[in-house]
Amino acid sequence: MSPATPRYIEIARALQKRIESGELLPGDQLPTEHELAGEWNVSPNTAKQAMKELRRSGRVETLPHRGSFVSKESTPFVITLNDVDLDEDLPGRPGGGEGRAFVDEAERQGLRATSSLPRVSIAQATDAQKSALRLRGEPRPQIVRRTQQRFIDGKPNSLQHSYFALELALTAQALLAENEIAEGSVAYLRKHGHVQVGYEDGFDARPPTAEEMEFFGLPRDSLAVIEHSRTAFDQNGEPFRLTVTVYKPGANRIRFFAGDVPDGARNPAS
Amino acid sequence: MSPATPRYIEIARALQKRIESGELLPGDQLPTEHELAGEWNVSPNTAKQAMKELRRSGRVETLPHRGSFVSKESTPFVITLNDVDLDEDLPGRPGGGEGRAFVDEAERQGLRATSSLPRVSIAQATDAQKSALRLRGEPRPQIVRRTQQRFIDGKPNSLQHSYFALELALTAQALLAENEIAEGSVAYLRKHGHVQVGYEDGFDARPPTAEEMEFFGLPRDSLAVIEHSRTAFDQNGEPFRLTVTVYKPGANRIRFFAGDVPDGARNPAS
DNA sequence: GAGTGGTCTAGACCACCGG
DNA sequence: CGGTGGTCTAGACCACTCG
Repeated sequence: MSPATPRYIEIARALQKRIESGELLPGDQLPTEHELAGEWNVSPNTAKQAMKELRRSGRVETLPHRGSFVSKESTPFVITLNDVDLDEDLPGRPGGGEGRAFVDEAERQGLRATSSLPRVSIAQATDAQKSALRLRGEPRPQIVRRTQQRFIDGKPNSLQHSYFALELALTAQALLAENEIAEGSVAYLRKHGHVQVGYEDGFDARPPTAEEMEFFGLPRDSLAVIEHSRTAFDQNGEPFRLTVTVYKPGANRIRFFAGDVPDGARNPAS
Repeated sequence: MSPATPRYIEIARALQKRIESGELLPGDQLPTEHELAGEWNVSPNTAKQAMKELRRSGRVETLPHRGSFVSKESTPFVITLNDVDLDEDLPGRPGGGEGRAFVDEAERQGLRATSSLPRVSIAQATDAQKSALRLRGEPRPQIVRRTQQRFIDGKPNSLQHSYFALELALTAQALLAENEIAEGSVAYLRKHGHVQVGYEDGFDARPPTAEEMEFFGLPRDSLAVIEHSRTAFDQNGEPFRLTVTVYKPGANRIRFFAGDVPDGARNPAS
């Protein structure tokens, strides 16, 4: 707070203007930190701090030991979160849960979606997981986690974790296998007594975990990730599945529709 | 990258463990940066960097010139985004659009919601606004912005901007007045020929603007904010309103319901 | 006035990258 | 190899808050 606005903010803003004005185009290399320090007559650390500020805004990406570059704006992958993932037999609600909807949506947009085989692990439920799945009894009940990495055109897109009560997985044992469930998890779980009749969605933003930074290739001081949680309810009104999907911001548009939205509006071209 | 993990990350992790273990409770003051530098035998700058890392995670808040403290976990305000904001006359869809739903939801949770009078301004539409409202013609059409600050129990909760084509506001002139629209904007706009029959929602996360940092009281290196955009469509399938609501992450839970979700699940107590 | 964090300097060493 | 960014040092001054 030496002057009203610190020097490193000034530098960041000046570079940002050069980007917005089109003088620096997506993909172009920014001045190196050394050059910046010289041009602005500041210490290297102050120049570095300016770069950090630009990285946080998402407009600039730094490849360590190579340089900083103007981010390329990517056409975001549009994820439409309703009319999918409910039981296929419900009238007017297509979609096959878990992985299917993702692949379908991508194909509709002419993109190729792939996902890794699920990794399955058993862990102690966090408070949030416990309350979402209404697990009672033990303070730290065990929970099954199925994790899949999802890619669009080969690039990391999202990380999806599905959580089930261990109890449920003991009867529906395909949940424990590190394989896709061929018929879809919604259909599979229906056979085991849980008809998925509805869900609750929640959103939050938080800093990425180490795993997420590696998967998405995020620098240490990057944007937050977006977390979408979906709790699925069965015919008895009991939650039986919690799916948490983590997205890199900017690369996706997450959409919901309600009421009568014209088909035209549903085109990703919008 | 001197060793595998930098010193400042080690320090941050050590403090985080002391918080998670309960040794440091919400509201407690953390060691000062000066103390940290001494305890860990590092330079002041490295201690500062560790604190920055903790701030980014949201578990620590720094009050400049006073100290750093363990964040108090606040019971989040739950925002339920469906079954509201559609035309009140549509069967099974209560709710009164714009401000009403916010106040109603808060009352249901026993909280007091207030909002500032709208500030109205006319600006040039950004590309995103232009495409959401399907504005054609001029490259930079003018657009009306109505902004309200919203508070829960007196504390800043969210910042809501509604955008309309200038053309629309010239016939529906209440949109230009810096007053609440008594009957609700949905009812008001219906009288002017736009029956709101559906909407499209989108989510993203991004770093806060200067205005948002000030309103929410965010430090410069804080989490991202969550942005919820809702485009409302009229009986002709044309978009006529874009509402963008900005939330501070962690302080809110944004929810959607689909299908048959039991009433029990809709209690904020979950 | 003492303590605190925000900003800044002018260097340093290292690891990684490209040619 | 030279250039780059990541980390770090050991100081400095300032503005703000508190008692």
